Amino acid sequence: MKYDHKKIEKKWQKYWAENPKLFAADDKSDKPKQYILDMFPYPSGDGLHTGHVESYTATDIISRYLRMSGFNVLHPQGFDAFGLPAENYAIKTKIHPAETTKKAITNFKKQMNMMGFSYDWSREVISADPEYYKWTQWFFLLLYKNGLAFKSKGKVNWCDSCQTVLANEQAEGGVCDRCGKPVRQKDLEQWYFKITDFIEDTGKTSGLLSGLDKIDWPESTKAGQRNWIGKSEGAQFKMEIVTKDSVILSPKGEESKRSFVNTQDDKLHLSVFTTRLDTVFGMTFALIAPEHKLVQELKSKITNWSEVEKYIVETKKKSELQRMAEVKEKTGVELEGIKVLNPFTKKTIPLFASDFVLAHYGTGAVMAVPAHDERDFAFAKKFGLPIDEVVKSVDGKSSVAKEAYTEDGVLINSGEHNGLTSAEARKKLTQWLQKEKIGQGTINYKLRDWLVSRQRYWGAPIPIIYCDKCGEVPVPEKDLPVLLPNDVDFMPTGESPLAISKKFHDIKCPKCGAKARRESDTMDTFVCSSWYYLRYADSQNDKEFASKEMLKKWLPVDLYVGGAEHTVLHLLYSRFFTKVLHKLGYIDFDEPFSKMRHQGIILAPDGRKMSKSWGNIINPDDVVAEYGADALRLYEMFMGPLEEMKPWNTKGIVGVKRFLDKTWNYLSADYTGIFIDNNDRNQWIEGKIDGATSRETEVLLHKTIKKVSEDIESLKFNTAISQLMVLRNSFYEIEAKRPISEKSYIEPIKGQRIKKSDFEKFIILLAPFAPFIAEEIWQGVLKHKGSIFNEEWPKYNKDLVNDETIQMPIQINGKVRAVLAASATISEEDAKKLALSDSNVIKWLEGKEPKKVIFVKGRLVNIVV
RNA sequence: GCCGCGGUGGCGGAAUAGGUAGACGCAAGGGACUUAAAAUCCCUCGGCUGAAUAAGUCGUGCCGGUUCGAUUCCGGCCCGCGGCACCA
Repeated sequence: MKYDHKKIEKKWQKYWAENPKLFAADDKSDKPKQYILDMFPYPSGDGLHTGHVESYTATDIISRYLRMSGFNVLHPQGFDAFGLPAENYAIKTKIHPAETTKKAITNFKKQMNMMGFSYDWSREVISADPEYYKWTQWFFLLLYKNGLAFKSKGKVNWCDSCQTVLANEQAEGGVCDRCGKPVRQKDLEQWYFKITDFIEDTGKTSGLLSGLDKIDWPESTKAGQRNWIGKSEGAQFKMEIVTKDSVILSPKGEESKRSFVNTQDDKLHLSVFTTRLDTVFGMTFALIAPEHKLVQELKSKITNWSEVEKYIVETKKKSELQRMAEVKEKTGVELEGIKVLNPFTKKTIPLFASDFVLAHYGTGAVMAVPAHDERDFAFAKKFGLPIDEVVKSVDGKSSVAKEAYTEDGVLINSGEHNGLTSAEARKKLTQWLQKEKIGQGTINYKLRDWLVSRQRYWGAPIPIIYCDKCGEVPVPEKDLPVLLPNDVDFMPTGESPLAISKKFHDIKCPKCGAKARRESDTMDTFVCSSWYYLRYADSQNDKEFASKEMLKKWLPVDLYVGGAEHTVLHLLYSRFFTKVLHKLGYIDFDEPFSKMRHQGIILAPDGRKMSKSWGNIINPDDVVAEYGADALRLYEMFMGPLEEMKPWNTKGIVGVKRFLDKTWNYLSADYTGIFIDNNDRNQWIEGKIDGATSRETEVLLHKTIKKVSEDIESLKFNTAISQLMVLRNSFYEIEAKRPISEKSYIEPIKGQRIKKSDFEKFIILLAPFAPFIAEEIWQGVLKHKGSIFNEEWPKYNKDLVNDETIQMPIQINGKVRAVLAASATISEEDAKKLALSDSNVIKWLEGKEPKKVIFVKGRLVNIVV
């Protein structure tokens, strides 16, 4: 009978849904735990895509394998339901996001069940449910009470299309993460989380940087996070600003030049940060960001103010994108009338405002050393400024005539410091700064605090109340959750839609009872997803986000699998939350995900990315309808290594489908099967007759148990499946006992078959990969009571796994000239004797005496002549 | 530019404490079965020489090194992909 995947898969979907205990995590069990986690999906209207199927199948195989191997496995799933896409879709269609989200979730769950993913649905979390976002709000208050959530006014990324602010991480490259449109800078008061407090270790809590060293994550992801944090060590120092009016005084009070005056009394300094203090003697000018407040403070002293002001206005008009497009073309304007004093050379140098200096990094101003910095070099060339060489390469061959020499080297033209290496000079000059009290060694980071407020509707409301008398008042915990009203107009206006709802907005102060108003911004969805993995440990708890006991039992996550696009955003924020909770004593681990892997992108058959606009999307529903869920699971795992990018090949799925059919057909009485007739079949199933497994097949079976187990643990599903194919192929080739060389049909001989218990082991090995057909064979064909997933994972026999005899290659000068059968434990002496007596070897030696004979135990012999 | 990853048949990919390169699968060609097709089954399948399932020879991006032996280790290039990018 042909395998009817539609009927059979439906049958076991229903059976597994009715027996949720099969896959449920057990809070009370004392078996060792494993927490295997998928990144919870955003429930889009498009449903599951091939990428979801890939990573979810991988974790499903591991979860099923671990359960059968005696572990208490937590493998939950949920939905990242808040967010801009749902809201934008709602705006387009005028359907409430709660409605579309609910519908999408229903569809996702249907598809996940279709694929046979063994989730513990009793722990499902949906981030848009009040029972969930109550705790998101609780976390906000926890951070607030500990000084880690604060309101601040400053330049923020604003997306005109989405009508909201964005975190830096969501505005990379000056483009909105969600809609791809350019982002502009706007001055606004917004809520931030103090993620920068956790870059370095604090007390017993490892920092965002050092914590990376102890987790098993892809190197590229760790590098991405380090790069985003952007730690750089250098020095910061003050330079005095002098004006044209009168006498200049050196820092120590001596007169030097007549036409400048030390403005130290006005406390006007230019602070700069550099990682190359060793080049400071080559500073021939200084640069300041046009937005720097010092520029405004110096207004009265700047003689070309109208020109400077014009430049500032122009800079402001440029978008981040434009500024980046102009990377090569340096622009700027000198602040005439003032100069700065290089404290090392005591020389005065000009100061320029230029938009390539970033106001928000370091001090917003830099020392310019054109001889040793590419950007300063370009600027100096354009404005005709001097280029003073102060560092020479060790071999003395470097030249700054055509380009900057940016490597370390040996100091020249640096007074008493000549001859020092760059590293020595940095150390010494930093000490000098400290002694003179004008600067010190400093560390700067690119990472800035996380902007979490959004002027949008579909998110968790920020639990803060503004009272005219009491000011900013946190919502008392007993009043949580602050419910998101569902009767507001969610069309974007630039102001939060919640501000329009009077019922939501106007309330009484919980402290004094006076008239007050609610914060109308909602939280970034990434706040919701920064802690969801904790909730699964105790998802029904209405007293705490999770009990200490359950957190201790289940966390941290042992394996996390998801897309590489989350390298910075979600994965950095989650680590931050974990570190906050660790520091505040809620949990005893400070990294949430011990091991993580990314699934590679599955490309369309045409080699391009799957996308609606190309019309090349492979829809899992269609594939399942034609080939079945088992075939889809197996194919996606067989395509190649999990983390690699790989193109879909519709023909390729035929191969795994054939493998499944052959497995099924083996147990039939037609010409491809092993049974003579149905009576024969029934007797074998009932155990009245049994087959006999050859030594060869038995060895192969045990090798397969070993390889499949090891491959699952190291996520090498492609080779695990190929090994299962090799084993299944051998059932015919070996058991039929017909030499292949005869070229006769290798088809099963009726009645000749392996032992039933050995065949069952094969089906158990197959079960995590193709659960439907395995369950059908187990319960439907072999008539076992109860699920195959209650069975124990087979163990291999060590004695059978090690080969007794090997095919030993005999090389002459590294080239194989003969392959001889030998015992695996053959001695060196015997092996040499055997090799030298072989006729082929004798022929190749041409009577020459071997110079050397190399013997590798259990491997080969190499004769050198 | 910087960081990370990778380059193996017609294709997806196996094999690295250095030890028979090309497992498994797809595609292709030939054959069996069939009135026919589908399905199924068998054989061949890196290049070259060769009638050959005899034998040989070249082959894991390129050049060189270490070694009895290199896809694997080392040095120097070339190419592709992904991420970051005026961060001083």
